[in-house]
Amino acid sequence: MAKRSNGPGERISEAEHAVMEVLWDRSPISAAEVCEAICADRDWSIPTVKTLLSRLVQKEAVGTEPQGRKFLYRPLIARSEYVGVESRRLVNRLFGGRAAPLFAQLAESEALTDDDLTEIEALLREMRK
Amino acid sequence: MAKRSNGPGERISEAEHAVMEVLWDRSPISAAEVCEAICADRDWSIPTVKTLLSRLVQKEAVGTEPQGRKFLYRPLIARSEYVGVESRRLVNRLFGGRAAPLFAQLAESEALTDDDLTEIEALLREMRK
DNA sequence: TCGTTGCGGCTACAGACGTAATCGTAAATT
DNA sequence: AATTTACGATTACGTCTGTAGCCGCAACGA
Repeated sequence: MAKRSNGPGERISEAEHAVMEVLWDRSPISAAEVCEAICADRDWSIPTVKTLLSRLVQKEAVGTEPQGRKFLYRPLIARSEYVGVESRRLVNRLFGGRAAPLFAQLAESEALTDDDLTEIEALLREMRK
Repeated sequence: MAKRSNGPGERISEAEHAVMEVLWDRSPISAAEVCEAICADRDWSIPTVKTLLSRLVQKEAVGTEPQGRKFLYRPLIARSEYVGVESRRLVNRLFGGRAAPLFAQLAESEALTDDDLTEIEALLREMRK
């Protein structure tokens, strides 16, 4: 199979996503700063973060800008975009593209809080207008 | 030494999931029948299906029962269970465990049909009782 | 100026995944 | 009974992922 033309759209792995979250939170930042933000949590060392960052750069999900002799990293894709793609991927894979069954599923597995219900009701009213 | 018995909970890959879907649809069935159901779609050959089936058996996601000299495969985990786990995994990873933002996201990316809205409204009313 | 250090880049490597061919054996066929 | 066939089991292998070490250069301090 012909290797998909890289570029934005290239799949972002779980570990890479964790790095993206840091960048979405504060950017541009250096590799060291990214590490400060997650190395403890995920029990990673600096080299790991650097590898993930370079893979993200390859995938054109993250861009670099030289700051003096150092590099700062900044996301090239918006979080909302990523989140949208992933959400739709799940809905397609597990629920045949229909959102309602997902909702029912979350309801059944008690993953919906009262606050969620209220918020969703509000959203629904909004959309119905 | 016994590799920690990876009980059910062991991650199911994308390709493996496609096989699970077939089994959830009709089971118990033979490897050949699974292939009949998806090989064309996914452009797989029988060996591929058999490999996926044995990996699923290893992961204790699928069980076998000898039918004569052949084997029939049947899922050991319920679809709803799998779907629930995966849904919650996504909600946790992308939305900090809150379902409302997921809903908002789907709304924003226009992944919600009118039917979805109606169904969800019905579910909400149901849950509010 | 010259060594030290910090950082990006290249290399490494095991385990998971996608995909499939081959092997061994038991059943079906002749 | 011998041959063919049909499976499950074993083996293969390239890619992707997680995790990390080493190398070389540029900047900084002495």
